[in-house]
Amino acid sequence: MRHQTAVQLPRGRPRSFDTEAAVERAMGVFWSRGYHATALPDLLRATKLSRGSLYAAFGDKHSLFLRALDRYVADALTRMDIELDPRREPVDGLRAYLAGYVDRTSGANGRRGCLLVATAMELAGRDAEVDRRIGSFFKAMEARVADAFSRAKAAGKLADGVEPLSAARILVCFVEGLRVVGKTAPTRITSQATVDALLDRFIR
Amino acid sequence: MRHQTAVQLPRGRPRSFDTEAAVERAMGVFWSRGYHATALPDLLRATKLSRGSLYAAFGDKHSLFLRALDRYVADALTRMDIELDPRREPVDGLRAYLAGYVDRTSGANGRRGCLLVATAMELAGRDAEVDRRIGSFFKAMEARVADAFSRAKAAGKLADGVEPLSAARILVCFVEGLRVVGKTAPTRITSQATVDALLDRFIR
DNA sequence: CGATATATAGACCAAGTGGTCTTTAATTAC
DNA sequence: GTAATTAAAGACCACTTGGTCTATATATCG
Repeated sequence: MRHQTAVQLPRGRPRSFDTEAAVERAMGVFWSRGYHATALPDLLRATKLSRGSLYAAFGDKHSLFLRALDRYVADALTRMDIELDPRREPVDGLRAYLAGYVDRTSGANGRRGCLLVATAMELAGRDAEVDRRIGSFFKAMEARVADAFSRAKAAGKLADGVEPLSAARILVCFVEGLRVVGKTAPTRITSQATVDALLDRFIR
Repeated sequence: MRHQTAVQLPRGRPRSFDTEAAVERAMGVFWSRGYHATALPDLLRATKLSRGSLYAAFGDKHSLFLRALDRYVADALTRMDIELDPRREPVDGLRAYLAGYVDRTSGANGRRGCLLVATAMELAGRDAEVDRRIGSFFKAMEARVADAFSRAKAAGKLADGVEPLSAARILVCFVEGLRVVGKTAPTRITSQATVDALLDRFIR
């Protein structure tokens, strides 16, 4: 008979909504409209919470926004860790990574934009919490891409004179630029062709 | 004795402020804060106009914003027409063009960001007037850069397999990405090195 | 049951929003 | 001078903003 270490539940009515799901829904709104353009009623509608519940759970609009941003960043990094997995062939990984950006910057996805880029342009330099998140995200992205390029170089797959870290910085700027251009000129075919042309400059 | 074709002046007190200068000052505010975060008092302070004068001259906030955006775009295109002047050596032109971006994305300039990119992220897809301006700007930029690459190719300055239009698209995305990354990581030296590394992939 | 805890709905708040309008002063032409 | 035109100052407007708080219903415990 197993010893019951059952957690002592609190006495009253239990929480009936999923906090993470609410963050995700809020993220969707901030993502589509940006921070300033998102009003509280938008968030209440999306999360299906009452004003009281939302403020009790998250404090204020800004805190909820940071949670949404954290979620967005975590999702992006998880994705990259899969695409650029060290056990995978590095050039294939880079292709997958870039293909993801083509997908996210084409058509309706492109028009929706990128919460991170929008936040960088809207709030960076005026919000220290945001600054830290944006800066560390770009660093993390650069590190992962640079690592993939390093492995590709070790495998003799890189063109002469390509330096992994430089190439990674180029790619990071390029994909973030894709997100900007994708807001108004979202044609999948040219995006994919442009991505291919860029990668062709780096690989042997 | 010359015939006097003097313009009949209107009767009352003449306009005493420079409209274009007001647009330029307003542009500065939108540039630093973004559209939504710019409140009317900000614009009044910057333009040194009264509410009445501002509304009489520009109609409303949105119209003034579009005039500011037009001004920003015109300035950018003028700059490019100088940097990428056809009478100039094309590779030098491309270097000058990229050097301009390094300058504008480093340090304080970088932190200030870019009105066009910020507007694209904040308003594109929700404001048809903005959409048209952003889209046509990117097209114009791409065309000018592609032209420079074409001339470089004709002069035998391009590496094997570099296609001018593809290269131009890559550069456009790259420089817009520089603006994004420059919002939080504005180090001139690495930016310049990254730019050099990219251009080295294209030129012979 | 009663105690506890949480949810919702919505009233309420001060401050800010973009925008209008009136008053008054200034500057020109006639 | 007078008429005309414009500028600035600021009162004023309806509406929205983020945020608080109260009342009430609901759900879980002992």
